[in-house]
Amino acid sequence: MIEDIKCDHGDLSSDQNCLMLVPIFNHLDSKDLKEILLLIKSGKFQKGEVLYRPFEPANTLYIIRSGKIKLYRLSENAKEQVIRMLGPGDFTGELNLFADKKHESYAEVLVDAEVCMIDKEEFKHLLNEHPAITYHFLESLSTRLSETEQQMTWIGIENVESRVASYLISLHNQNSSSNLVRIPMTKKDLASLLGTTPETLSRRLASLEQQNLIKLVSNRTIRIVDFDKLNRI
Amino acid sequence: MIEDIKCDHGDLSSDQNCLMLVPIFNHLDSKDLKEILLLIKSGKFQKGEVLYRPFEPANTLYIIRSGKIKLYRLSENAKEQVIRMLGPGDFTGELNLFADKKHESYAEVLVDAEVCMIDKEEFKHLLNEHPAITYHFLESLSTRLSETEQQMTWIGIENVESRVASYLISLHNQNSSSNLVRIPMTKKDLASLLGTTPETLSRRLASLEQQNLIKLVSNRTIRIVDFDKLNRI
DNA sequence: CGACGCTTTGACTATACTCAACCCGTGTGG
DNA sequence: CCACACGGGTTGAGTATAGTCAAAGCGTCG
Repeated sequence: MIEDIKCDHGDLSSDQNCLMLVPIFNHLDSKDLKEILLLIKSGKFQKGEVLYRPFEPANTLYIIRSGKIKLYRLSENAKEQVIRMLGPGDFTGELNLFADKKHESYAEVLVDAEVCMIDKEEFKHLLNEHPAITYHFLESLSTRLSETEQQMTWIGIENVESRVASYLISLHNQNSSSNLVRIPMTKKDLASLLGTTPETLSRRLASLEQQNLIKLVSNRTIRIVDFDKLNRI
Repeated sequence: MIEDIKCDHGDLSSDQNCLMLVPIFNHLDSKDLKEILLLIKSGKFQKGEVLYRPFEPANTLYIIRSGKIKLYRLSENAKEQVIRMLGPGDFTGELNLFADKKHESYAEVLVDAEVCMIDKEEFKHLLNEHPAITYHFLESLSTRLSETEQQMTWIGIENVESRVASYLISLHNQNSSSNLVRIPMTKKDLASLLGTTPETLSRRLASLEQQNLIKLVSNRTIRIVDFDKLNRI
């Protein structure tokens, strides 16, 4: 992996596009972006590689330019809880930027990824210089906290069928073009994200189809048949 | 409630003590603290009152000076998921300070509380003026996010007995003076925090006692008998 | 083609929830 | 001072949900 890191900043326009994708940066003007680019290293990671794992010191902010990253934790008996999936424009590593803590989760590459990296100290400096970045950063963090609390509430209270229904609806609301939704990960990972097992997820999806609320079109594609009923489960 | 709010800032020294309790403020010098005090309103809330509820607009940061506040969400079938408990020095309301969002949880007073309040816009201004505050605020938020992810991992993966064990151990680690721990809420609320029901919690505690890992001393007090075994559950 | 991992299905089991009754401690009012 | 109501807590019995284990189907990639 380490040999993949480009330190020469040769591909400025592409890196700039990377930054523009990120909500915390996309309001900056061209001059500020160029300045920030000087702080950034970019690297390519292949499927299966791990950006960080628990107990490693956290000193880098990672911004995903392309590909897909899975954030998850392991319990003592080696079961996996998926925290969330990262795609283009998402970032991670921030959890421990501010307290010299160790990582507590794994960040594993699912689809070959290009990742921009900023050193912890340089990012802190950046925040000092650009209050606007700080502001958007706070916004992102608090939104994430809210989402995680919601995810926890689902897992803690609702039965699996409700969680599946809620998840499908949230997927649909993201790209509300049609009533076809595409699951952006394996069912195994989705099961973990929803706090259940692949077997149970499979059965609950079958049950929802039985009730004519959805139609399983293909492995990753589902047609939502009765949105309102699905919403009420 | 509204008539309880003191807007006169008459009790400066007491308010200052309030601020000093809060990690995001406690590094400031006396001059800065005085400036901040001018922005603060303080109020008293009685048991049962609610600082905010879902769908209310969020425009205030609340800092707890004394008392106890329960943060929870309700599912559609009116079941309650406790997110966390707030005590002196904790703050809340920040979730939506940065995106004009509505609240998604309830903040209910469990024990009569004194609360300092800062208006959203004034707090934003404060952050601009004092990067150090921003820094500590980010630190708090990212720590909270990490804790919430951990809580979610427990609920999603472990069985109730493991969660109870983990909770007791985390309680013990906070005040590691003796092997007596005091549960800081009702068992009903603890059950919800751990993503289970009061009945199941009661049974799991009894089971742990059966195994000689703990001893139920009184309603809220537990003696940890075998720390290592408890840790390995 | 074969290997591997994901997915589904089936049978069984365990865990935890529900509902109900009862206990207990506290606070209120007669 | 006692009676009572109330909410929390515990216990029991029955049920439902979801997890486990095993086997077989399916898809993809070398």
